[in-house]
Amino acid sequence: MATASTKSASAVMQTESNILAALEEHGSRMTWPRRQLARMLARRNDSFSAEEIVAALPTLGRATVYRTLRLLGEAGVLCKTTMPDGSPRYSLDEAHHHHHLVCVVCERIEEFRHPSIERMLRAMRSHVEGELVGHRLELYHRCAVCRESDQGGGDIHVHRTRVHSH
Amino acid sequence: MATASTKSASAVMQTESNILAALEEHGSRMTWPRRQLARMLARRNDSFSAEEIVAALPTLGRATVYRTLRLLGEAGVLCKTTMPDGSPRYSLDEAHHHHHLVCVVCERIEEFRHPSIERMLRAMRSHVEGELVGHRLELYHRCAVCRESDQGGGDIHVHRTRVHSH
DNA sequence: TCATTATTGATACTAAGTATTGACAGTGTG
DNA sequence: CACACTGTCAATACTTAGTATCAATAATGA
Repeated sequence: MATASTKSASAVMQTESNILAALEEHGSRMTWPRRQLARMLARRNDSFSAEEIVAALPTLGRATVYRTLRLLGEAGVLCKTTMPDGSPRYSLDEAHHHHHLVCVVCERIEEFRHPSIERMLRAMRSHVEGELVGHRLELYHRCAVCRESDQGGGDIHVHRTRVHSH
Repeated sequence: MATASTKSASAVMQTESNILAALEEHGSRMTWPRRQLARMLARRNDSFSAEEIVAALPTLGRATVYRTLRLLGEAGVLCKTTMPDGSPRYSLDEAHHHHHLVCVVCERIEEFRHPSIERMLRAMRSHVEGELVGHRLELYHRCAVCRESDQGGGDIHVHRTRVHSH
């Protein structure tokens, strides 16, 4: 029942103003399209694709949506995660260091941290040749809700990428 | 100086016949294009993009190359890895469970295993809500060779994905 | 050998962006 | 306040990394 980290609230609640503040800090101007996007993102607590946003905000150009998503990423309030099949998925983020726990059924993305991960990274830093400059860690699971409604159900097709299932 | 795992030879030497055997085991027919691809892959000891292979084997159709790369992935001799910028990169693989250590400069990909990772996964399996169905772990580094030739050199641009660098 | 079935290459298409461009808007300075 | 200077905008064309379709062909097993 517990989530992976010390914090157990799964919804990451970034407010509209929070998001806009991050953009300003990052050195971006405050514009109407950005406010639109911030408002829309603050409303949702699930993950989403860029195209979903493009479709949901038809008054904004595609390029603007993609640009702004990238800015939000650089500003540290948005994170792009890769699904097991390689498709990208965005979700709001808190700014601290963490990793992602992705439900392969409902695609909900949760942040988590765990001391065992930091310990592992520390160990790797000293064992790896050269200088460690970054990492990517995603855990895929079938969340409690989806396990219930989809009892041992259909396979998860993973065409494009082999994901370790050990 | 030590690589991340107990094995220190970094080149994964899959022979042509090894690759073909894996394909047969996987239930595929032995065709001329597949032999071509196996020969070409066995020759190289670095990572590569699908398009590089398409270009290097102009007698094969694009679809055939992509199809065969996927088959090799399913057969367990090839692995697709994601660079920090999100672009895909293929490399030959041994079949056992491991992760990837990717040089962000020369793009060489090394396999590694380390007990701290297994320990971490074990810990996560018991802490994560629901059923863990897979994971993705990539470590990005600047390898010893690249560190030397590229002294503190140019930035690594990471446009498309935020990678944790802590 | 022959039928069955997998595989092929060509081509068209899709997804997820990036690059370019000319128009426009926010803002800092005078 | 006006102006210039950028940053930002929407539209569009283009790119990358594939997947889907399909008729022709090749491998295999009876």
